[in-house]
Amino acid sequence: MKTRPATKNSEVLVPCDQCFRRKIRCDRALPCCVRCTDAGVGCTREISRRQAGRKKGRGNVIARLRIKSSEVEWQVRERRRSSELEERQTSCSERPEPKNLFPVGAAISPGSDGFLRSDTQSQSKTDLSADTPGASMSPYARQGMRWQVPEVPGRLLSSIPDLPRYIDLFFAHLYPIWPIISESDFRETLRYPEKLDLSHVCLVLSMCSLTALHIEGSADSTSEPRNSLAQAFIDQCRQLRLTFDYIGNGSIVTVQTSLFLSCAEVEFRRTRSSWFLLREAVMLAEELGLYEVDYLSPTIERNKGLSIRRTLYLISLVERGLTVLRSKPFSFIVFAPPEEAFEDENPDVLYGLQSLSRLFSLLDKKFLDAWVSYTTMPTAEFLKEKFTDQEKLDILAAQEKLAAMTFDRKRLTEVQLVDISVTQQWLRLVFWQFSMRKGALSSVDGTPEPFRCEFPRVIAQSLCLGLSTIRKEAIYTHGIAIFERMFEITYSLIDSLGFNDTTLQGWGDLQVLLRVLKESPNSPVTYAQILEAKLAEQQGTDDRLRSRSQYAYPLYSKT
DNA sequence: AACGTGCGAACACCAATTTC
DNA sequence: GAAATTGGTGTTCGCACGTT
Repeated sequence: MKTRPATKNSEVLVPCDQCFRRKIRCDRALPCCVRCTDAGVGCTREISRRQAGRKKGRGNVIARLRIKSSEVEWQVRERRRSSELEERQTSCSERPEPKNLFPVGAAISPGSDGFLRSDTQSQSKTDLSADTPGASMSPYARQGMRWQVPEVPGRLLSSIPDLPRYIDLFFAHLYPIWPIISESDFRETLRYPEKLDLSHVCLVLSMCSLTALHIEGSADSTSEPRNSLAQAFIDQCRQLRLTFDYIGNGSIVTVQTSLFLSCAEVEFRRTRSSWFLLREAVMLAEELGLYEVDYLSPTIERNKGLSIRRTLYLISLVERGLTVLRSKPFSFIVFAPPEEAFEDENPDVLYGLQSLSRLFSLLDKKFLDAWVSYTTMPTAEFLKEKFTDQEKLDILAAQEKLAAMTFDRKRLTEVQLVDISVTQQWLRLVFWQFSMRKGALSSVDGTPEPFRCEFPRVIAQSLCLGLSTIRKEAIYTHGIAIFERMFEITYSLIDSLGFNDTTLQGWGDLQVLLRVLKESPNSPVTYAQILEAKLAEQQGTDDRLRSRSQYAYPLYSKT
């Protein structure tokens, strides 16, 4: 994007950044304008203004309006569809009903069982427009969209069954992975329901869905790990979003909601939804100017600034992870890893976050660019691109860095340790896969280990070693991302077992990984099935393999 | 190619509204 | 009631395209 310098020349000063942001007249005094002097803040001119004038491509506005209008249509259609579906389901009694945590969009009153039931008289669109005229009405409402009765956030929250337990579980187990909300601030906010808005309710619902998804036994005990309760939380959140101007009232809370929803959608393997929600979080953060948080930091509370920084940093981690796993394009907003802790936070949480950022720093722009072109380009084309010596050195350096990277296990929670151990080994696999596609693998003596065909055996061994001292509950408290990474490592391990294996180590590791993938409730059943089918196929062609695979390796002891 | 014109994008900041 | 926020308006800039 074209920008112009903050100061055109020494005579004609632009308004200072503070006045610019506040949209107020700036007297442009140097070195500090009157308003900044009064407010006691630094008077800067660092924000680069965008070039005024027409941008390339005509008709952007009308194009956006068309998209928006089709979105609105889609929303109306979806809502009609879901209400029809609901009707059908209620009329079909033998089918298990999805849990309705509370009926969004209807006047509500407490039910006897702790859930809420809807009043029969829900207000119509005309009632609504009469009730909420004027400036506060959203553009959708002005366009005649069917907006629903504004909910009372506090009442909605109190209607979520078992809410305090979910919040406790979130902060006890998931917070070390998503330390983006100050626990004390969050709890303080919930203490004043009258000050809450619907964005907060959405955030809480998205947190609940993640908790339900990740923590074994947090929901009713069912054999289905992708439990319906998590889905119900997502549904309610999505429905609630439709009842108000979710984006228009956006804040860091909204960005966090979209991020959590995106992560929850990943668990259901709804790739498109999860990617869309992640982009929503990125775009909204940009629109809200959150990327200027460092510049804003003197004027906003420390915790809020930290929450923003961490949220943005986590978005960039998730994005990089998805770029590699799903070959999605990336916007690559890189933030410096957060260096501060929330006041009430265990300092080890920060250490965990920094450890993760040490790992992800290897997925730099250069590598991701190459990776995306590697996955989108046909293999033959890709191989034509020479693997230059410099690239080889870069990959080797990254592999050496990864192999040598150690973490203070005492300072990490077990949940974090799983995250970091699996990610570390998975990154080694990613760089190895990249080398493979570049045709750089070899089994010739003297080939550096990371360029050897059997390298996945080394990776699997390190992974098993890393996990061997961790209780399995800590492994189970993870989402699909971890299992997908383990799956990939195991998949490559099976491949590599065919290459002059002289020890039983690889087979033992395979048994361990297979068992973890099979037994973890959050690991999709298909992972184990695919691996077993692959194994069977490979054994079918090789008797030598068949005899070895029967060897049970008791490294992963049940605790 | 030079010129004229229309129009979209970004800007500055007024003024109304909201918050404290 | 002061300060902060924000919806809204007028201005400026310069690209794109039609005309000469």
